[in-house]
Amino acid sequence: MKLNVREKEILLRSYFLSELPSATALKIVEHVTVASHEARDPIFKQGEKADYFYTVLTGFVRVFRLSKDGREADIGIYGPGETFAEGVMFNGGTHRFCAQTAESVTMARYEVDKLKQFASQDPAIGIALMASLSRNLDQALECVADDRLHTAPQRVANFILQNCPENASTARFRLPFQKSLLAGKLGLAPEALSRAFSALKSAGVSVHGRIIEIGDVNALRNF
Amino acid sequence: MKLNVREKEILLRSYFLSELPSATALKIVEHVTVASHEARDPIFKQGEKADYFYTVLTGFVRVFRLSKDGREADIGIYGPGETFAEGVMFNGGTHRFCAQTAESVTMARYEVDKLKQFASQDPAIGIALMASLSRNLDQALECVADDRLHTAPQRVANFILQNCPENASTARFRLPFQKSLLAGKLGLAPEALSRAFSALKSAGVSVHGRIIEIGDVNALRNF
DNA sequence: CGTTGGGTTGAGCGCGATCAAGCGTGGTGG
DNA sequence: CCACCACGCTTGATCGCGCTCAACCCAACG
Repeated sequence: MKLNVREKEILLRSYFLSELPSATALKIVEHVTVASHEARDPIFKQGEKADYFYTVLTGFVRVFRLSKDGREADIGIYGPGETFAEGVMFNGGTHRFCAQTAESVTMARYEVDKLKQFASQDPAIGIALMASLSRNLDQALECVADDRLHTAPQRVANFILQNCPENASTARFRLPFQKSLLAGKLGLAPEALSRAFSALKSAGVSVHGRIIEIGDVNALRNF
Repeated sequence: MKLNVREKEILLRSYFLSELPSATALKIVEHVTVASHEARDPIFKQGEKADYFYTVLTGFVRVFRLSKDGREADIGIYGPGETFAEGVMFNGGTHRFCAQTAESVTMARYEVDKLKQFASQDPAIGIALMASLSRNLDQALECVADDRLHTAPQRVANFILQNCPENASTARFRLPFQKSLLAGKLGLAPEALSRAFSALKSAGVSVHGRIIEIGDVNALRNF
């Protein structure tokens, strides 16, 4: 339930807490509990009462909407240092989406009531929460725009470029999670992601397992 | 530049300010300016420095991403009482999207720096801003899920249902803006919206100009 | 070896974008 | 008063993207 030293370090470096003076951050950490989950574990389901929100420490979490007919649509993938479901602090206390782990995951868990209380006493905490909300809002809007403007190969290209150092002409990195998860994140079926990767071969992208190599970053930008 | 009585009333009832004790809200209103725009006026462009965010008083505002090749994708339509672009308070001070009026519009304009300062002094202000951010975040996520799970007629049905009283069996309302604007909001070409409306005729929906009549709300729910 | 699970490849198809033409209404001017 | 136009919307035809289903590949593992 309590954090070990390593977990505490990751948490203090998270987007949310790193905004705060360390004394404040440490005070909040005192009230945080750790949750560990196996791969594919449900974390919460849409419609459930929401007493907590979370920051990922290790692993990746998938947040998605489950439709009446059982289909799923991902609305966000969250990795180490990222916070999700802070929205429930203000939406009536009910989760509007499902969350499950993609793999083995550890998370820090914040009590909604306690954090509301903290935020009402120290303006800095509210501001840090706003920064986190703002970050997630931006990503969501970016996602809508990307979905609506770009084809599958273009979205994949965008994703790859986000994982390249700004001013490199060539790059190589390793996907931090399964391709099927990436497909969901981009709003694609796994088959479509696969085909998008082959389409990007002509732009100098080669994929071996989770390793992605980009021959010419600039060429990829004009896709 | 200054608000008249009527505008002040609308503003105090907006989602953002109505969260606050009236003394606090009134203090903020003192520092707000009014901006009026003709139809189709640009409010800001992506990439511009962001010194303000806005609450709509009358009319509707369209926020959208402009792609390299000149295509546009709406990411939100904001009407009276709704606040947009609060995200710029925390994203580095640059607008990531374009905004333009859909029709003649009046807006209240908040100075980012001033509101940051207020928020750092009074926790309640931060909390109200969080509520607003949270609301916009929820809508954005809902939009992603809706886009990815539902077809055009289903999305239109959803929109219609959101404008029906919860427990009515029949309903009728008037679109507050042009159909082409609704199409953009739902991520559709105007033609697709038109076809979606015809498809919904079989579910008891009839459309005359901006008037929408729903014969059987429950039938529409199972579309 | 057989199995299992993630990924790829192929064939078919449905949704919605695009382009183009037609419709209806409101506004203007002769 | 009516001819004309402008604009928002509808309707039709075509086409391409990406989903679906199915088969196959391949590496890891017992």
